[in-house]
Amino acid sequence: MFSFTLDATPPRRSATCPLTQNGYFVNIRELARRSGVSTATVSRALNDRAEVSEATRERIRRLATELGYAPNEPARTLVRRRSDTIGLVWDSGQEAQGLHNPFLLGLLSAVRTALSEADYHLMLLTTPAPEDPEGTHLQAVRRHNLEGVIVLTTPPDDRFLRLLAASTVPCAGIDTAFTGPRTVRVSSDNAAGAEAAVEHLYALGHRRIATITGPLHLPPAAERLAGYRRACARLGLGVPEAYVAEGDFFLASGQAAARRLLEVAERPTAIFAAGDQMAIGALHAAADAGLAVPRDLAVVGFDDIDAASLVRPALTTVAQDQRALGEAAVAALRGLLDAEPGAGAQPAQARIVPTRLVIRGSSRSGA
Amino acid sequence: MFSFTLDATPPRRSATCPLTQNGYFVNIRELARRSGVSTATVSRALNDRAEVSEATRERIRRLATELGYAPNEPARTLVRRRSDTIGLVWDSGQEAQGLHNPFLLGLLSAVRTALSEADYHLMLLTTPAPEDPEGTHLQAVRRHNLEGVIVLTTPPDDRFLRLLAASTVPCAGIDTAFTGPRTVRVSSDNAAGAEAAVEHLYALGHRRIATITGPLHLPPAAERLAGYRRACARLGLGVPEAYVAEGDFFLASGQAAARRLLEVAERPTAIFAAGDQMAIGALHAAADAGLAVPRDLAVVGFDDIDAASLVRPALTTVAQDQRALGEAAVAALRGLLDAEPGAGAQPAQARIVPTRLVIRGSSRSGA
DNA sequence: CGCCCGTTTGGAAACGTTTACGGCACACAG
DNA sequence: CTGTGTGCCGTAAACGTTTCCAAACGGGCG
Repeated sequence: MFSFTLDATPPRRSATCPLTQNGYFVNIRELARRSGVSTATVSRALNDRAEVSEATRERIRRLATELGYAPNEPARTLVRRRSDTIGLVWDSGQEAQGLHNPFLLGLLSAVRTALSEADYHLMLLTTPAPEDPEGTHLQAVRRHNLEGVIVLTTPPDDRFLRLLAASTVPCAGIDTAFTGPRTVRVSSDNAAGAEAAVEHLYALGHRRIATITGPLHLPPAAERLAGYRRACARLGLGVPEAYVAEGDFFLASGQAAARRLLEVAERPTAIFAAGDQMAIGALHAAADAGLAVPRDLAVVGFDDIDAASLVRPALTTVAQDQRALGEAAVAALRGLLDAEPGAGAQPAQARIVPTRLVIRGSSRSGA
Repeated sequence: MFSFTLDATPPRRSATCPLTQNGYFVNIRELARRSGVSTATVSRALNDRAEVSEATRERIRRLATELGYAPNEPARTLVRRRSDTIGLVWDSGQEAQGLHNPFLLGLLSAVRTALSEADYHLMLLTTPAPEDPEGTHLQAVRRHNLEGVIVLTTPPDDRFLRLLAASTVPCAGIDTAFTGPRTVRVSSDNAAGAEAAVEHLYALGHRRIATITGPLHLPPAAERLAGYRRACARLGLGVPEAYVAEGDFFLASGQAAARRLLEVAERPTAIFAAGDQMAIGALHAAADAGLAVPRDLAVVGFDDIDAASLVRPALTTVAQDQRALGEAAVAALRGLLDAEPGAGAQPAQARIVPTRLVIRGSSRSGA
């Protein structure tokens, strides 16, 4: 029973390992030596396998926390062939910065906490430079044994991403329009959000409601326009073509579009803009035209960026639930991971999370 | 010479490995088999070691790219005892959200690209829940063999972080007030930025310049106030105590502080606010008081958040260079990594990156 | 008393890489 | 012709885990 072979073979490079608890290196072998069992048993104890007696399990665990043992993940990954790690990609394209910035960080936080609650680790993938070889993302996935990738709000024409989506790597995208054998798309209910905005304006008495859209080749922009149209139709509001102005999600385009809308013969009394920056632009246009908001013109935006609550009057807007989006993406990805590839060829339907209307001064003065 | 042992031992689980290029698994052994050399040579060729002939190196590399070989990082990490990976921590505290949100994402991007240019990988560490055991970050560092950690804008009282900083793990913090044996702090030149703001107002003819500070226990807030005072002293401007109002970096506090400042007998003609949200609050206060900006009152902020360019008049502000901050943090961390621990006990002086004054409509109408 | 079974344990082989060490072939000087 | 160096390469041992397989042990049952 007493098979103490203390210091039989001193480990080779222990002294140089930078990260030790008390100066000496503690791995599973050290734990085994100290507690007089084999490494197999230690591994079983720490991994909560059933085939260990309660007594030894407890003993080993106490020793492990006492010595500050931390399992070596690379070694585990190597032998288990799974890393419990997922990759994260987000667009670094400059063009979308102004648009998505504040939104992204909320998503990032949400994804991070949701993943860590599911005991996954998170690796940030670097967006490849344009001259990088194709498949950079795929390479990263293979190098690190990543089990899946979460993609945040990336333009649909990213060739690196298309390659990734086309592979068998499980991907969950938030506000991302890719499609592939093992991908899921998660997004806000853009249409319903737009409908809610229109209904809100209708309830306030508005009957001439115009809209400023985003670039219509982007799915969110198209969906918000569709929601606007559907609500108008349902409420019996006519939508003359002059009431639909296209913007690019940025402030200047919103201001210009609003200026045009305000010159229409049947001047609209309310504007629903598909993005907050454009809505703020509409506020400026109203001021330029000498119109008081919300008395002469009501404005509703979309996204609830930081600035929405800082401008004056504060902007009524359709808020996306970043936390829910992040959690939905993680849940969707886990679903993809659990489903064995090739098994059920379920089309991995898109997940839609609801939005929330935040009512502020730009639509009604009472609030 | 012809020691072909083709298919001597078929690899055990190749078929089940999910991430293969063409259906079969390609590792360094496969490359060796196909090119008729040993794994040692393959490794040397791929790692650009000198002891390989140019011919075989080229042959092996071509084969590698042709087969889509990706090195197994966990295995490399295991044997090399270094992961080329650094960890990233940022504050998840809700209270700072409104303040740092837009800023953080820029930092994140900058850090990510700077790290990937230096061939490091990035792992997101999850902020531990309050009930988590101490040392969670340290555990993560040891588990993943992380070589260092970058910390973004975290309140000084985070106990998890204090533990990390106290360890021998190299840490670089941006806008973070920790100190430890192997830590560097990187931050903007808050004092100089404040001075530049005051000088700008002085150059426009203002002589009665007040300030709204942040919470003075936070280093950035204190430094900005110090810069304001220094510039005023240098320019011969008196600073009556009533000209200094403390806020909390949020809009409401700025609005309230500005209201107080505008009631002072010698009413200031310009206000320097240590944060953009507070500056926007000052704009609102001016509007409430019937003062036109910038004619009756000039306002300068700090940070250049998104909203600064969206409000009306647009806000003149001191922009922090997020990219430079990120790069400086990475450079500082690399310095820490290169310096052997225990060698030169250099105190790892703080790195300061310059700010940039962005002049917009809130300080002068011409622009 | 012998056998079988269930529980707990240990030995050892993997996982994919890097690298210390030694060996072979060749060139060149003595 | 021998010795010495140099350039290139192969063998094998690590790195810290997990897990397959077998073994030890004790107990119940025929």
